[in-house]
Amino acid sequence: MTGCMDDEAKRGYHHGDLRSALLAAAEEELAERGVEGFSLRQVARRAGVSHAAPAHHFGDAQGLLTALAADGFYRFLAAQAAREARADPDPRAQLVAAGLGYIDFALDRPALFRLLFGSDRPDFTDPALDTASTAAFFHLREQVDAAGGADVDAAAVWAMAHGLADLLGNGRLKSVLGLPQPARDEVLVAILQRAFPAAG
Amino acid sequence: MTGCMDDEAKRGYHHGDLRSALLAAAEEELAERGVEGFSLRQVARRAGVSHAAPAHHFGDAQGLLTALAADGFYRFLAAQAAREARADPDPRAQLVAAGLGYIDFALDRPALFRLLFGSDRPDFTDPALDTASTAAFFHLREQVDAAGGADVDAAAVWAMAHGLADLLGNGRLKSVLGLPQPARDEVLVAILQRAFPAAG
DNA sequence: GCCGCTATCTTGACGCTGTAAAGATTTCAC
DNA sequence: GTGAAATCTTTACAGCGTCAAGATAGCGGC
Repeated sequence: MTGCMDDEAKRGYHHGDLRSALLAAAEEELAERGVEGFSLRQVARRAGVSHAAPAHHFGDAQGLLTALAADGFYRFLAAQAAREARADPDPRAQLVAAGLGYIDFALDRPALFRLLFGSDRPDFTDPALDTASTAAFFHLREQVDAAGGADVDAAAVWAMAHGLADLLGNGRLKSVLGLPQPARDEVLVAILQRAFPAAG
Repeated sequence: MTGCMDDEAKRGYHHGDLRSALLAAAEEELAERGVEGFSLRQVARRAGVSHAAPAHHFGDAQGLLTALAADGFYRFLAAQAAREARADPDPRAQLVAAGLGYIDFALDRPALFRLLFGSDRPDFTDPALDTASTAAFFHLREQVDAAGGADVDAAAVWAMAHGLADLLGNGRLKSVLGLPQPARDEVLVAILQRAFPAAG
């Protein structure tokens, strides 16, 4: 019981792993209050730490949201990968599966989705965030290439998936949102396929 | 020069037409600072009035943003109408033209677009705002009906237009955004048409 | 023509926010 | 063991939204 920190006992000073604790608290706050209601002091409070503690690890609120966004893009990719894993290995099917994962992510974590695609608060010139978001874009680009598509196809596929995700995440498109699960996916698949029609 | 108020001289009390002056100031503030940087006191300052003056006309910040959003939906419809007016009267061409107007709006007023489709700050249960946003949805629905489309088609067309608008408005889809004007429209038209493929 | 009423706007105050500066405490290098 | 650095707290300040109270203007009744 010297300087060693067991388990989760947060001693007065030197939390131990405050950086990731703050990130976790920030994610919960984001989910509960949304991007527009996000408060740095509230995050600190939730992590059981003084209001100025985050500054040392993230600089300011933008820094924290930037780190959160970078992390979010990898989760975003994970959501797509989850759908791809249980889909047909055919390139076109993989592309559609990625679109479904795109939509899953927007429905599961609407606030995080909005942070990634509809907010100015993160610093998108930050190297770590840029790397993460570029990775997401490259993934799409590779899938389109594998399916023999061009620039236009990439734009169309991205726009269609993004439009569905954003509208559904904001509670619109009720004619689709009201459908029970198996039927909803069928409709979404049919719509996603329109973005990249079979050649001819 | 009794109680009559000429022109734009804002006397001490009783501005004359403060409500619309505040709306105009709010729109400028929104365009400059974005939804996330929007400040009620800043709007009051810009309108040359005390920080609590907006309260009497709009209640609170949400009230002002709600009124701004309602107005925004009519401008949104106007942007679509402008494109429709100089397009072929054929229902499908009108549908595509509306999509182009959708995108025009997002590019011309990105902050207002975000207020309408990517913010929780307006009160979307407000009757005036609900009427305005419903009008926008009905317009789309009517166009799809005129072109002989069903629920799925409406969802697909809306999602495609929205996805393009949102991504372009956020500076993504650079392969499209970088195109000179005539070529860009051609690409957008080609993509929009994919959402509602010709029967057969 | 004057009086009171009401709508409109201002002033002042409160608790919240983010951020900066300075102080306290712990760990680490040597 | 001691100085230096890293980590966290405390304190302070300006800006924010909102509420309550006060000031000023226009308007109807007489």
